[in-house]
Amino acid sequence: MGLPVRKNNASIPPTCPLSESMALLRGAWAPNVIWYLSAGPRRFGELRHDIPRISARVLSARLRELESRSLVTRRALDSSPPSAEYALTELGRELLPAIQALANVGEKVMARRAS
Amino acid sequence: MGLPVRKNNASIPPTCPLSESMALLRGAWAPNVIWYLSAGPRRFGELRHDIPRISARVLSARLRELESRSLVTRRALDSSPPSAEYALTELGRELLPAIQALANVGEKVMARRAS
DNA sequence: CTGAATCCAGTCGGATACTG
DNA sequence: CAGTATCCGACTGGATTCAG
Repeated sequence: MGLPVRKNNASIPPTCPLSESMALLRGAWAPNVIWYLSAGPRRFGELRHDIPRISARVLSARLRELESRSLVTRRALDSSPPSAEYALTELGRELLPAIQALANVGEKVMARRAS
Repeated sequence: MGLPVRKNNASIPPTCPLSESMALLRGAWAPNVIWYLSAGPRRFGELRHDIPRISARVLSARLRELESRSLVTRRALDSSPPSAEYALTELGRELLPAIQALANVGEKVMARRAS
């Protein structure tokens, strides 16, 4: 398969496994979204509250992207405050070990800095 | 510690372990650089060759950033083609399990798509 | 509450040319 | 070989506003 030749598209660097998964996690907030969905389905507002300082616009954009990459599913609930519920797909869950590993490193770094 | 209030700085989203490590890996190529350094020290040109389609400018920028974050060390060799050797620090090596996990997912995805 | 639209700034990355 | 300097397009994300 010839590489898709796109100009200025940071999302498709080389064709290697690592870039493959990095492309899935595109956007600074994507990993966080997945992370906060790992415990189970969450609603938009909950996620927004979970993830400190994320703007609605970005959260929405990330969710739509993750949905388009089949990492997340969206289920609209027609309750009477309208709401939507997001959940991880199997593929999304496959990223959890990697994200967990990243979080572990971050924790170490933070702990080290605090001490 | 009050959060540093910066505008439009994608590199410091919230203060959580996950973002901590994502900040270390900032830049689409950073994980690849670390990945290709995992087997041992490499020279600039080698890295450039290892990592398909990375430009010298970006590789240079990534290496300097990774160096400033203490993930990578740079050692100038005054041989007579001048050369430089880059290597992972301990901190850099700590990211390897996470990067490995990401690569594993990418591999799975690629294999699945190929079949 | 959900989430799309607009406006705007900062950053990343590619191409190219050039220095030591 | 190892970088740096420009120029430039693209994308991300923040703030605000608005609609269903």
